[in-house]
Amino acid sequence: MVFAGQGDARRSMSLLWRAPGPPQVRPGPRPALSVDLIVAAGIAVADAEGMAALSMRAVGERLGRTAMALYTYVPSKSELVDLMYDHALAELPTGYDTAAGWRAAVTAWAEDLWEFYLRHPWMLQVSPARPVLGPNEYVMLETVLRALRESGLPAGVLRRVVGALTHLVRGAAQTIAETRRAPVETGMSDDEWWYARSALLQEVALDFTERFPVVTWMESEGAYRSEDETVPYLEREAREAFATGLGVFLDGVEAAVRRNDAGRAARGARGGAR
Amino acid sequence: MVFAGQGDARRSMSLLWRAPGPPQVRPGPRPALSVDLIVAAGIAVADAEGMAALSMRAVGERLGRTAMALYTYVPSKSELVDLMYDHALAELPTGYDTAAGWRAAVTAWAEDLWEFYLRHPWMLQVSPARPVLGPNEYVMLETVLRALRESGLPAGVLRRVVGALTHLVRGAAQTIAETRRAPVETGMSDDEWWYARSALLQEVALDFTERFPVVTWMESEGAYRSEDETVPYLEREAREAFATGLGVFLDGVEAAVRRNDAGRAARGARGGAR
DNA sequence: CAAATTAGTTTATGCCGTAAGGAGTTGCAA
DNA sequence: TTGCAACTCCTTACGGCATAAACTAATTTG
Repeated sequence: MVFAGQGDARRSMSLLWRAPGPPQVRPGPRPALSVDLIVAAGIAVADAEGMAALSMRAVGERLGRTAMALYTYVPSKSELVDLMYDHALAELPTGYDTAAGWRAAVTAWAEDLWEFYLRHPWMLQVSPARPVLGPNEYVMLETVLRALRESGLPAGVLRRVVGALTHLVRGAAQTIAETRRAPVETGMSDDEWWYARSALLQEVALDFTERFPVVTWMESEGAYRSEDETVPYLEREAREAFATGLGVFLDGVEAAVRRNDAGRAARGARGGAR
Repeated sequence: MVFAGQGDARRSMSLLWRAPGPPQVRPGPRPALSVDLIVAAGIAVADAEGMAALSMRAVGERLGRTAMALYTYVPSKSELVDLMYDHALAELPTGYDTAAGWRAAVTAWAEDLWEFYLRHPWMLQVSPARPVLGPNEYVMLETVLRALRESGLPAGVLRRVVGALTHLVRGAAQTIAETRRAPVETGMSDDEWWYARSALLQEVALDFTERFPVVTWMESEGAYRSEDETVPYLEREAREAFATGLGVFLDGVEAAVRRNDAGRAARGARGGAR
C-alpha cells in the first residue's frame, strides 16, 4: 500500500536525518553549496532579521547565489524551515543531572529552552505541533523525559506534562520576544509607548474604570505598571512571569507525583497480585 | 511631546473602540461598505480558508469589491487583522459564576476559550503578546480576573497566572488545530500518516531505540500510539492533554493560594499593624 | 570526443500588499 | 443652477514573494 505524498515524505526525512543519499562521484559540475550551508545561512538570516525577512532570495544572496540555486539542495522553503528548526535545536543542552531531583532538572531544562527561544525568536513562528520528527526534536524530547521520568508518573501523564511545559515556555518566550521587537519597529521606548497608549485609551474609552473594575484594580495595585525603573522593566517582569508560571505548574506536577506515589503504595499494600 | 506614529495609533484605537468619528452627513457617494462589514468578511474568509488565505483581494471579493476598496475603511491589512482579532473575541462568554469557587469558574473559562480557538484557529496565528488593547481583549481579561481574584492572590501573581493560563490554552489549541489541518492538507488519515512516518523513521534512523531509549519506552507504554479506536483518537488525546495540563496547573495555583492564605493569617496574628 | 548528467542562471507566472491617479457620485455655497 | 470640494471605488502599476520551465555551462562516463 502506497500513501499519497510518501515520496516527498521520504525525501524530507532523509534530509532531516542526513541519510547517506546517492553515490559520491557523479557527472556534472561539483556542488558549491550543501544542505548544511544553506540551513546555516537560513538560520543566520532568521536570527539577524527575523522570520519575516527569511526569503529564498535572501538566503541565496547570503551565499552569493540566486534563490533558484537553493532548489537543487532543498525541495521548498517549508522544507528549509523544517531543517532550520531541527538543526537549531541541536544547540540545546542535553544532560541534566537528576541527582538533586527531577524538579531541579526540569526547571533547568525549561530555563535553557526559554533562553534558546530568545536567542532564536523565529523558532517560535514554526508551529511545534506540526509533525517534523527530526532527530534533534527527539533529542530534546528524550532529554526532558529522562529528567521527568524520575518523578515516577505514568507514561501517558508524562507526555501531557511535557506538552504543557512546552506550551508554557513557548508562550512566555513569545511574549518577551514581541516585547523586544516592538520598540525597534515603532521607534518608541516601552515607556513612551505605554504613555501614548494609556492617553489614547482614556481618550477613546471614557468609561474604562466602570467597564473594567477588576482590570482597573489590578493597575492600581501596580500589576501592569512600569515602576519607573524604566529600562529593563518589561524584560524583568516577563522573566519573573515565566518563573512564576513554571513554578506553579511544577507545584502541580509535584502534587500529581504525591498522589501517584500514594496510589501505588496503596495498591502495593493491598497485595501486588493485580 | 509628540511620539512617532501616534496619529496612526489614534486612528487604530478609534477603530477598535468604535469612536464616533467624523460627521454623519458628508459629500460624496454613500459608502456601500463599513468597517464592520469588512471585519465580518475577513473573519468569514479566515474561518473558512485559514489565515494563509486571508488577503485583501479575497476579503474584497467576498464583498463584491476590489481589494483597494477596503483601504477607504481600514488603513492596512494588519489593522484589519487586529480588528478581526478583537471583534472575534466578543463571542466569548463573560459571566462565570464563582459560587462554586474560583477553580470551577477558571476551568470553565479556559475550556470555553479553548473551544473558541478551535472554532477560529486563525486567532492562534495572531500573536497575543502584541499590544492591541481592543475592548474585547479587556473584556476577556476582566472576565478571568473576576473569577481568579476570588483566590485572594496578590495582583502581581494574578497577572502572571493569567498569562501562563493563556499560554496553556493557546498551546493546546494550536496542537489540535494543526492535527486537524494535517489530514486535510496531506490527504492522509491520522493512521495512514502515522504508519507511513514510523516506517520511514525506522528506515532512516536505524539506531532509534538505542539513541532514544526513554522515547522508545514511552511508545512501548502506549503514550504515543493510536489505540486502534482510530477515528477520533488524536482529537480525544489532545483534549485530554489539555484537561490534564490545566488541572495540574490549577493544582499549583491552589497550592499558591494555600501558602498565601497561611502567610496572611500569620501576618495577621503577628499583629495587624501595617 | 560525444553523450549524459548535474549546478546554477535567467526568465516567467501568478500570487501578495499597497501607492498613485482617475472616474463617477454627492452635498453645499455661490 | 452651477461649480467645487469631498468622497467612494476602480484601474493600473510596482516591487516583493515562491517556484515552474527552459537554458547554459561544467563535469564524468562511454
